[in-house]
Amino acid sequence: MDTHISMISDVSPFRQLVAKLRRLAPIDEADEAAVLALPHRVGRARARDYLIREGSKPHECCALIDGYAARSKLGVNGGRQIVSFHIPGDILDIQHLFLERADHNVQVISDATLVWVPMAAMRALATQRPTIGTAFWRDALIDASIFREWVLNVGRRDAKTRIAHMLCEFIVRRAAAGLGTAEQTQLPFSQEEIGDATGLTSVHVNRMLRELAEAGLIVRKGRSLEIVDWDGFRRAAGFDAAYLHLAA
Amino acid sequence: MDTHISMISDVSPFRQLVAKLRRLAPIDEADEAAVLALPHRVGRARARDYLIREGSKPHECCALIDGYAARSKLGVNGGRQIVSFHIPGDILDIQHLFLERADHNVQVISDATLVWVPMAAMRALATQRPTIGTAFWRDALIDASIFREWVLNVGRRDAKTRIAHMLCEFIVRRAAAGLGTAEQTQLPFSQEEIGDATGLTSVHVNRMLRELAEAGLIVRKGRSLEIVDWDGFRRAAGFDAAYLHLAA
DNA sequence: CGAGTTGTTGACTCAGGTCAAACAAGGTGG
DNA sequence: CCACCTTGTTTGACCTGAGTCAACAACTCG
Repeated sequence: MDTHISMISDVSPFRQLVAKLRRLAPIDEADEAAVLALPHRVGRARARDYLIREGSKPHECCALIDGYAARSKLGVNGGRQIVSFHIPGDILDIQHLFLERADHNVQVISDATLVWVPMAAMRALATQRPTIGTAFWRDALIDASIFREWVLNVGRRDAKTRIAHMLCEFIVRRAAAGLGTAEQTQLPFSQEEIGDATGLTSVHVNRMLRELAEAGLIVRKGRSLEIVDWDGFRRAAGFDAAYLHLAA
Repeated sequence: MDTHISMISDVSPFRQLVAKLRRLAPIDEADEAAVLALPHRVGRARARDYLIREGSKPHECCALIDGYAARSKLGVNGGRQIVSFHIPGDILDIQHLFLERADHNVQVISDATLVWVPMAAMRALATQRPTIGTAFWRDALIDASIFREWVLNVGRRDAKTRIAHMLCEFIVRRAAAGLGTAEQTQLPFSQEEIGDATGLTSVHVNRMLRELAEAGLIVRKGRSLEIVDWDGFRRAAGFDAAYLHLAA
C-alpha cells in the first residue's frame, strides 16, 4: 500500500467527508474549516489490501475518498463474513476513537484512495466541535442500524431476496451520497463478495443472479451488474430504506 | 404496562446503570451524582410487552433495572429476527439521543423493571459530563460490535455452534456485569426466542439443544437451561470474547 | 379447571451447499 | 506476440442441514 504526503491541490481530500457530515448534522463554516485543517496524509490502496486488521490497535482514522471498502470477520472454518460495504465519504473506523482494539478487518474491494488522520486529532475535533460530534454520533448509530438490518437479512430472507436487498442498500446509499442513480450504477462486487456478504456460496449467488436476470430485473455485463428495473428490483428485495435514516 | 413515579428508597433505580457506566469509563463522583439526579420514572413491564415500536418517535430513554429484553425486527413473511438481548444496567435506546425514529422494536422477554428518563435530560448529561459521554460512546460502539458478530453468527456458523455462541455471549455479558457465573446462570430463553435470535426454527433449536445435552454440555430443567461444562461449551461455540471489549 | 403457552418427536421435503470441470478475461514477462 | 497465471464466472450432478407439518405432552396461570 503506497502512501504519500498530500500536496496542495484545488480539491481537498476532505471534500467527500465534509459532504457526508453535512448530510448528518447542520455543520457551519467554522466546522468545515476545522475539518479541512485536520493533519492528514493521503494514501492509495489496491483491491484486496487490508486497511485495518482484527486485533490491531489503530492510531490513525481513515476515510474513503475514492473506491469501495468492506468490513469483514473470519469464521472458524476460514469463511469470511462481510458485515458492511463502504462508499466514498465514509469514515472507516470511527469506533477506534473510543475502542482500543479492532474487532474486525477493513479491506478495500477496489483500488481506492484514502485520507488518514491521527486518532487524537479526530477525537479532539469531535469534542471541540459539538455539531461534528453529533454528526459522528449519527454516523455510528446509522452504521449500527445497518448491522441490525444485516442480521435480519442473513437470518430471515431467502437467497434471492437477500442478495437483492443487499444490492438495493448499496445503490440507495450511493444515490444518497450523490454518486449516481440505480440505473447508472455499475455494481463493483464479485459474486464471491456478494456471497461473503449474504452468507451464501458464490455458486449459489451465481444461480440467483441468473434468475434475477431472467426475470428482467438486472443485466450482467461481464463482471459487473446493472439494475434495469429499479422498481421491480426494489419490490423483489422487499426493500424499505427507513433503517438508513437518510432524512436528517 | 404499569408505570408509577418512583418513591424515595434506599436503592437508586440508577444503581445498575451507574455500575455499567463505571465499567465503560472512569466516571467520578460528580458524574455519578449527575446520573442520580436525572429526572425519571420507574416502570414495570410483563413478558412480551413492547417498550419501543419500530417507526415510533421515542421521547424518553429507558434502561433495564431488572429482567431481560430483546431488540427485534420483522421480516416480510412475519418472521421475527431478534438482533440482541439485554441485561440489567443496559440502556435500551441510546440511539434515540441522535436518531428520531425507531428502526426496530424493543420488547422485554421476562417480567422487568425499567427507568425512563426524558431524552433531552439524557442528551444534556452526555454533553455536560464528557466522561459519561465517552461511556455512552463506548456502549454504543460495543453494541455495534455485537451486531457485527451476530451477522457472522447467523451467516457463517452451523446451527449447533450458532446457538451455543449466542448463549455464551449472554453468559459472559452477565458475568461481566456481576450477575453470576456460567454454571450459576439459568438462561431465560424459550426455544422460540433462541430460534428467532439465531435464524433457526424452534423445532431445530430443540433438536440441537438435545444434542448439546447428550454431549454433556448443558442440562435442561423444564423450561430453563444450565451450562454444566463451561469450557466444553465455550469450545463447542468457538467463542472468543474479544468483540465484547470488556477490558476498559 | 381450562386455555394458552412451551417443549418434544417423527416423517418428509427442499433450499442451498459441495464437488468438479470448463471457460473467459486481463495482466505480465519473455 | 504468445504462453501462462490469476481471478472470476458458469453449469451440472449430487447431497445434506434445516425447514415444514402434525400430533401430542407438559406446564402455568388466571
